[in-house]
Amino acid sequence: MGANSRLTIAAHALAWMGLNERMGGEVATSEQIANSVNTNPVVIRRLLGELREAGLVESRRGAGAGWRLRRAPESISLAEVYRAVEGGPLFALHAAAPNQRCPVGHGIRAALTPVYEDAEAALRAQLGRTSVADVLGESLSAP
Amino acid sequence: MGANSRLTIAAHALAWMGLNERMGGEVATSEQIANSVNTNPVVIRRLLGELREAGLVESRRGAGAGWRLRRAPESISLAEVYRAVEGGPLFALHAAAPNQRCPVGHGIRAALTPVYEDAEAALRAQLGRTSVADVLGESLSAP
DNA sequence: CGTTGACGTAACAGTAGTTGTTACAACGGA
DNA sequence: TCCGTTGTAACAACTACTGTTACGTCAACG
Repeated sequence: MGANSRLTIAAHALAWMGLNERMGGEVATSEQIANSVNTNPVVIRRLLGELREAGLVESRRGAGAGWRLRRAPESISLAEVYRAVEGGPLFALHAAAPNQRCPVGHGIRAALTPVYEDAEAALRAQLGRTSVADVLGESLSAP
Repeated sequence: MGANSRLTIAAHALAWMGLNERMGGEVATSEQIANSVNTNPVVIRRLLGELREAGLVESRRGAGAGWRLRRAPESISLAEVYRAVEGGPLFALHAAAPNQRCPVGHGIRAALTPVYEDAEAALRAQLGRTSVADVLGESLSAP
């Protein structure tokens, strides 16, 4: 699959913001986060913008501006982060509609849709068992 | 995510082969399957080739050639099909290694790896609850 | 023993999404 | 007013998926 690192970068950014907060930092700039992630600040701003739409973070503009968590790291699950940064479905149905005159082609989409929904639900449920605070804690305790 | 239709096409092809078998057909050709899926026969051959490597189907060459299931449709789960057609991991870690001098950057990959493994395991477990026979049966019973 | 039908596979184009980058307008505190 | 940061557009490079054409290879069958 076209695996991407969007969830990884988003989780990294949120964990960094959680640590920054714990160290007394008021706001985090995209440049600071990008320095930890090792990427370009614009990449961080784009991703954090999606997290802001989901209500997970907020931003301030102007001088001394930056980003802040809107909720406690313990209350932000990776399932919410996943939903914020991965819009579409995990599995696509046929690009072109299958042959409706074939019994299989006629019913296959209706057969697969609930299967895919259940599979995605299982994925999200498992992601929901880990919070940003968990990710931060595990990161800090790594050898 | 870069959602693709590989699992959909593979499940469709296997279900079609199951129905063909049930109707007394010996082998299925990539052209017949492509006609039901509404795509090009080469797309089918490429995908079935991966399913053959996984031991799910077999092919015969020469005149009167084609494809056959190697196992009963009831015994082929979508988890196996998924494993056969989706090689890599669902979530990628950082493209470039994060900043090791940052506490978060240093430990984040070790923190996320087991989270991603558990999430994928949950996805596969749920896919494992549906077989090719289930897909065929649900397709045939669609209105 | 050649014909024939289908597989196996390479090669290519078009499309789309991700990632990184530069550039610049907009904003707001000092 | 100045300056640092966000917000966003635009672009290139890369990768993956999908569809397509082309052609070599194989094995059954007349």
